[in-house]
Amino acid sequence: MATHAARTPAGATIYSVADAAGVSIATVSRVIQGTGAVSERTRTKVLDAIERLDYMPTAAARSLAVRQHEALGLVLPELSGPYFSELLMGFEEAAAEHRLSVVLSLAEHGGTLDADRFARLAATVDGIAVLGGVVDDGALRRIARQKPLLVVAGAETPGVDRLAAENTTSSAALTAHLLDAHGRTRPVFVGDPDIAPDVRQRFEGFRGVLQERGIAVPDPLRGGLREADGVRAAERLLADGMPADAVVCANDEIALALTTRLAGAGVGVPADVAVTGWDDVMAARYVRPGLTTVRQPVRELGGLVARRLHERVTGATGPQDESVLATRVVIRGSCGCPEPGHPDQRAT
Amino acid sequence: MATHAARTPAGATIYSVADAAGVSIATVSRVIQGTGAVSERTRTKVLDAIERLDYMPTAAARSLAVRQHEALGLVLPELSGPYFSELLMGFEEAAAEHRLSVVLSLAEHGGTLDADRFARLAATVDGIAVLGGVVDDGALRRIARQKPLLVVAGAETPGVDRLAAENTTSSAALTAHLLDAHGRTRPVFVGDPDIAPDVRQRFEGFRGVLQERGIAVPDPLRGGLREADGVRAAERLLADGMPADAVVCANDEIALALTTRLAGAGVGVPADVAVTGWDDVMAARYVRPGLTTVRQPVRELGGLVARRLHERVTGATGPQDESVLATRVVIRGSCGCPEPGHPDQRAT
DNA sequence: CAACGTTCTGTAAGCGCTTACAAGGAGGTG
DNA sequence: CACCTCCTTGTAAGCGCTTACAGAACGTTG
Repeated sequence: MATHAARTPAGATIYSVADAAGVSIATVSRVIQGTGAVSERTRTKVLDAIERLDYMPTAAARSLAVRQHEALGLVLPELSGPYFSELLMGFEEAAAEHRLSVVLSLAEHGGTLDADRFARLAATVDGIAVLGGVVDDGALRRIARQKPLLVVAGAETPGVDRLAAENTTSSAALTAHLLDAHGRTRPVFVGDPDIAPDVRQRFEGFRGVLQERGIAVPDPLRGGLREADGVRAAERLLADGMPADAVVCANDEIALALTTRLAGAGVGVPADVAVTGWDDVMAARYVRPGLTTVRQPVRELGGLVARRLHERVTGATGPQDESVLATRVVIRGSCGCPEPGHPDQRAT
Repeated sequence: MATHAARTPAGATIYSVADAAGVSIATVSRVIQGTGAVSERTRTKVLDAIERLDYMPTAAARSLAVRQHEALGLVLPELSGPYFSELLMGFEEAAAEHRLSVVLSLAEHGGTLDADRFARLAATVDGIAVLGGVVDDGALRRIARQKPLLVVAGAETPGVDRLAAENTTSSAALTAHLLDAHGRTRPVFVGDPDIAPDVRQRFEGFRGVLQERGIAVPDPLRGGLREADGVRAAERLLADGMPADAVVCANDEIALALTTRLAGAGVGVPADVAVTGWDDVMAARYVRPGLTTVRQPVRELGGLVARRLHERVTGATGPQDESVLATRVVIRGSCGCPEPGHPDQRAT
């Protein structure tokens, strides 16, 4: 019947399968989706035809018909370090549980995702999660008006939902530990609060404690989050005659590189300066002294993001609590504490 | 004209835009795609309407019409370590250059991607890249018959194209270095050759050198690729009374964990045993002794994969050479060589 | 045996976009 | 002024799938 003559010698469609099986396309669709009742006999015929023709459905056609892409978008910056990978893994896993595929966009090196790519991404998914600071607010709001949109670890933007791991409190705890437990008096923060919302929050925690204690808050040593930035920070400190006895770094990469550079100049950690990081990367527990840092439940966060997004897409918006996940301070030797046992314990 | 009454109060479509702008949908499509000539006047009208209505295209409809998903699929195992992240970044970047989106599927912890998910992925993209060993051969071949399919760092499978970084030769070089430069005589390989094709190739390189020298090839210490596996390997060696003076590990995680465990038992590296890894993770240059390892051009590999896939999709199949990328041995202290300078050099 | 209830299956109307083709308009030329 | 060309625009036919609705087939039951 259906004169759907393939103009290209392209793959089988639901029509060719229907023809081959001697049934209607509706029936074929039913056996594929497992919806509706189909007699065992015809089901077998259809399955046979599918097998024989090597039929492979075209997702776009289904998406169009059901008006759902059955996909979630995720926008991340460069995938350096374990943080984004973990987030992505949690996200992907949760998405897969709901039979959703995930389409990923990475912002070009350090910059933001251009509006065009972002719009194109939005066109292919049912909902999007964006890492804080990777897409500008304008584009964010525009899309948020059309589809569920979640910002991860971002700044609080009116009209846009946010999900994050705790920063300020842990940072304050870390700072207080340096001052109280180790008697440090001249702490500095390494990292640019303007580079990302979570760095800002970490700086806020740091600043809060200093203000509480009546200590003047030194300007943060601004820079990126990569190893080279840590080296630079160390060199600035060295050049200034080491005006600090404690360094709170925005992440582990910086802390590690800074520590090494300092050691190279004869400045001991933790003897001369205490150092802390953030993220608990693998190297943090292999170096000596071990790096005191903060561990975030990144993977859980990723999963939570995907689930929340899915809820928003399906409209099944459950309780919206728990939007900020707790983190944990991990004490090792770099702050001055006695080194704990070997890093043999299982990772993650 | 078009009585496309929205039954749901859903978003604007190309029809509503056309109505609002007082033109036909064909014209709207033209200005959006930038195809065909459109007078400046109407183009502005259309753009206005789009803006006013907050119009956002539905990618599925376009995909259906142009019979292209404009997306590439990528299947990876767990995203641990820098290897997969780098690969993914290279892939994504190259895909983005061709305006292709990337949809990602991760195999569940250590296992293979189930056929169902794989088929669903295949339905949503124009071509797929799969990491070696993550999808079983049957499924692989079935899909390969329908869409461009590339295996990355996998075994050579008849009928399936393959792209990889060099393994065997570098592994042989590393092994020879241990024997010749450092006079080691009882090397062992840590890693399960059956776990992944590239581990197998690394083992082959190792074995080749031993056979060449007339040294009996000891059974590899089989295990996974995570830190815990390195610890276990170390404990097996310890239990056996250290039957080795050189350990070639399948990757850095293993090497690092093993080294630490050995040190904990009083076995020195490289004094008592030389150790090498693979991948050159960040920690490799921070530990003391630095880890001698092999660096792969993973990011380039990812980019090459995406480009190749795109060529295959568009039919523009250029020269198919260079399917195996060269790697580089990175000498540090763990093999017994004098430690090179500080790891201050720029990462990656 | 007729009436009725279940299953199973087919018909057809979309889903929102692209694009071949045709038609309408605006100049230009002899 | 008739005719031709080029530029813009509209018409309409799909792309491959889902699904509401209706009809067919097949017992069951009174």
